Amino acid sequence: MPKVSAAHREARRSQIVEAALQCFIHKGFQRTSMADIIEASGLSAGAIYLHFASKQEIASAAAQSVVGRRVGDIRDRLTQSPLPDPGQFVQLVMTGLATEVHDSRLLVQLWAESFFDPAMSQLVDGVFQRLRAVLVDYLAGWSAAERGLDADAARAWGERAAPAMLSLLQGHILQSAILPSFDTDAYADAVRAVLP
Amino acid sequence: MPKVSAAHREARRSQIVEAALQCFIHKGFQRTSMADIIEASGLSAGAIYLHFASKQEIASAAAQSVVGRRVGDIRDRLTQSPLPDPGQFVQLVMTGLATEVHDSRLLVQLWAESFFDPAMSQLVDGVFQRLRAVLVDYLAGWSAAERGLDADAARAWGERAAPAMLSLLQGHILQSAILPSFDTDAYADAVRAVLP
DNA sequence: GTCTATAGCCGGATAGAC
DNA sequence: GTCTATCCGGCTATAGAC
Repeated sequence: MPKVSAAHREARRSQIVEAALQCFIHKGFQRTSMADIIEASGLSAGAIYLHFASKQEIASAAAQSVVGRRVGDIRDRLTQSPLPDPGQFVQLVMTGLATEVHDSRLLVQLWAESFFDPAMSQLVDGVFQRLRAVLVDYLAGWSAAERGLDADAARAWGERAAPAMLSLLQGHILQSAILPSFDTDAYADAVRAVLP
Repeated sequence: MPKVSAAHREARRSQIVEAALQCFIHKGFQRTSMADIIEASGLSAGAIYLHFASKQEIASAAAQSVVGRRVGDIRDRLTQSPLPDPGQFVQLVMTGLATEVHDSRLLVQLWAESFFDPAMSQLVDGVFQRLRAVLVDYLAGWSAAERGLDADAARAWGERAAPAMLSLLQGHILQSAILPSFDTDAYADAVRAVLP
């Protein structure tokens, strides 16, 4: 059993991952070289390969740290009543999932990577599954409270509308990443315009 | 003035672009090497560099051919009355913009590339601008016809809701690219559930 | 455990024969 | 105009000193 190792190893790993994330933000996943990560981390090549077997493993760990960071928080925030309206809901989830523009850009890159990297693909699928479940619950609860549907009808409507609601979240990610003039409040308002 | 060149040159260029697109679909933008494009095109390295100055230029031309292919069609389809409902609208635009799953995957890659490649960025911005204008027009026309709003109110609502409608299109692209079980009709139904 | 130096490879782009 | 052969640079990962 190692002495300081357990905690120190983890600290070192996250130091590397954090440095990698900075590089990925500024240069993109593929364009980032190991030399970039080495320089940003302040460590040496040998030290890094002691903790990660390959660049791809670093990228995978970095991706997990982005999506896994606060994915548990989302559900917690939604157990509070009264339920937020859909506009607030989007802002709430986005605050928990991708506060910064940088995070949004990383997520879009992650989507693209997932087509060709099985590890990334698995990660993305998992998030989509969990997110979808949360959306159905929220939509069912909201439509029951707001529109007075009975439980079955509310759930059915939630299932039906979930893909569209998912898009409203994904669109927020994409638009905030791409459009320089993106405005969170205006976006929440747009959501309210379609889901009144 | 060249004799056969004008037409033949263009044919050769599109032959290269088409080969590149196949590679990008199967391996991704970055992972595709010039050797891949050379092999897929059936030409040689020298022949290709006679038509394109760099790999990036090929990628740029390929991206343009994906988004520019039928972008003009969209507007035409929307001048027909009666206006489709939002569910049909999404299907209509998607049919014009990205019929195949492959096209969707290329678009997602394009979004990610646009963060780091100015040429791609310009292309994406342009599409978003044009698309947004089309959306405002459609939403204004639809809400006027369906909900009996006067022209000013309809336009105001269209402007307000446009970002959300844009998300419904972007979400279609993303989900069809990522989710193996994606169902276009179910998606159109989800759109109708939120925009009745 | 950590660094430096480097092996080995593969990438994009070009030169020159035909 | 087109192909073959090749250059050079940068990449990832490792070997070996400390």
